[in-house]
Amino acid sequence: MHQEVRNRIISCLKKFNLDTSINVELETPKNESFGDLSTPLAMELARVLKKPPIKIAEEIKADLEKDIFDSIEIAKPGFINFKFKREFVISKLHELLNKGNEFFAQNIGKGKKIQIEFVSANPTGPLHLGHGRGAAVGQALANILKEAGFDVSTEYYINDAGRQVELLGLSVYIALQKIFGKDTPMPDDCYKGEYINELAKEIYDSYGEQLKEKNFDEVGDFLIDFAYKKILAEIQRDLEDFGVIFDKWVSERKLFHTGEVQRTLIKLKELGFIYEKDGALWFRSTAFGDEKDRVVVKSDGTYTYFASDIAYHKNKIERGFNELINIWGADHHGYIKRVTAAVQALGMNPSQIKILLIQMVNLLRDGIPVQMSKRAGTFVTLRELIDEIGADTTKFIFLTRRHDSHLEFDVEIAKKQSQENPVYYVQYAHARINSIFEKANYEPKNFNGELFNEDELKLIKKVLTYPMIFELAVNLREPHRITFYLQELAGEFHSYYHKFRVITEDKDLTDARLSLCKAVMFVLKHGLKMLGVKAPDKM
RNA sequence: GCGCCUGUAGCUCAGUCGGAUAGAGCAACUGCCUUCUAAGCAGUGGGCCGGGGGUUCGAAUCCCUCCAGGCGCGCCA
Repeated sequence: MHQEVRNRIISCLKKFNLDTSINVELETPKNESFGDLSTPLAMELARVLKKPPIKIAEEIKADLEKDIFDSIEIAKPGFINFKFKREFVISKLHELLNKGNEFFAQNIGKGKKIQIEFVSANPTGPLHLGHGRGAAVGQALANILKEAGFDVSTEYYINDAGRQVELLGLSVYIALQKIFGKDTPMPDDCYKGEYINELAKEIYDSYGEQLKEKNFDEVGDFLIDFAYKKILAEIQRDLEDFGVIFDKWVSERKLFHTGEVQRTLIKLKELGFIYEKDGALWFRSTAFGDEKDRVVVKSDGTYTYFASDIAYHKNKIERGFNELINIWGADHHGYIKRVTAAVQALGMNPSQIKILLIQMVNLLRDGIPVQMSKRAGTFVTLRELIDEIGADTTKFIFLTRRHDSHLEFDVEIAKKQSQENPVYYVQYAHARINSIFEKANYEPKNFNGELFNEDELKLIKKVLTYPMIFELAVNLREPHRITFYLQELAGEFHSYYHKFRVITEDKDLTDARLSLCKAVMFVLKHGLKMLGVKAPDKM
């Protein structure tokens, strides 16, 4: 619906000789008496054209093709307000019903290749609710971008090399010693969760005495491998049960084994971005605005995490993505500059990499904040949320916030209030419509749009704004906008449902109303699918 | 100390790259189930948009400053 308006505006904008293709912003006015759609364009152009906004608005209006409009009005500071003809709205409803999902997919992406990397938690412990938030956002983003015609690839980068997995192995080793009766104190930086003891127990049960009396140098690699692979398998299962599927899992180890890390550093050196100082190798990230240069190879000859991270990004770039999206926890924000610097050093335009920070989740239990620590083993796992709250509810809650906004998550309330959770409100609307169709026991082939009353036209228009919301979510990379829209749509439907009966004695009226319900159902189903949430037929 | 994020109704949060009279959910209160699902609907109350400056036709939104909270500032990951 908004596209038709936008096209008409653009086509009569030529006479103003605007060099760049400007963004024609459209919005649904807060006050519905202002019309169905509105644009502040004339006010935005006022400065450039050095003309009063009202005058510009009038000029635009004069040239505008008015076929689909009932009225075009110019309001106070310079808004142009559009009101659609009834026939046009009805015709769009027909279009939606005929096209189904195609109606929403507007091919904004045009096949552009986007890679989204998210979660990427170290395989040193179970996923916690913070990872869950990243997973929900990443998956939803992948869904909407894919639907919008982008060629999307999702990836999980596995930090299976280096210090952290080594510490994991050591933690298991010490726990194993405890089983053998040798009580060695667990160093501070070791992992202390109960899962470490479970891993040790498991190893003991399978390999038992073979490992007795061995020191860490002898069995370390074995323990590391055993532990991280086991944990990674659990992570994969948790994500799967959460409804998050990755196209690709990339191993950091492999980047070392194939020599990609080494080659990356050589290439950067050739480009003049690597130098030696104090026995270490440094990447010149200050060349791209970082506060200081960063070490890639320490003076003891080992690589920093950053070194393999650059190699991973080089690998991404070489695979020909037009855009890279990294979804990180906000605690990694200090990393942004050096990574974008590395990507630029490797020849990518900085606008091609976007790093979305997922703000911290503050965990509460009955209103009391709980400190989470993976090392100390005090955290709420994603598994716990899936089992006790449910994947759909959890995802929906995560997606009712902007990714950049702090999220307060009270586990007890989420469990208790599950009846009052907004996700049910939206799903319920879908289930309700489905039950109407079960009662009616048929789907109308056609309908007479003349039969719709004012409430129905309003609901139809709400349904038809979905593509605009969808487009916005896609362009801004903000899936939460769909969540909010769905709540609004569900609200308008529930209200309509109580005011009018869909199935009546009048066959024509019933057909029209069923058609409207069908359209609402289409949109609810589509939106929920984008969020990765089920649209149940019954509740 | 420096950097990033946040501050909007009692609580949790939206607010369309600066737009019209600032919204929703929860909580509170009042009504509504003989009729397609009451996980619902209708209604009521609730706000110096953290404070103060500035930019302009116009600011919750942009800039400066201050206050408060969170998170980062290693040859850790």
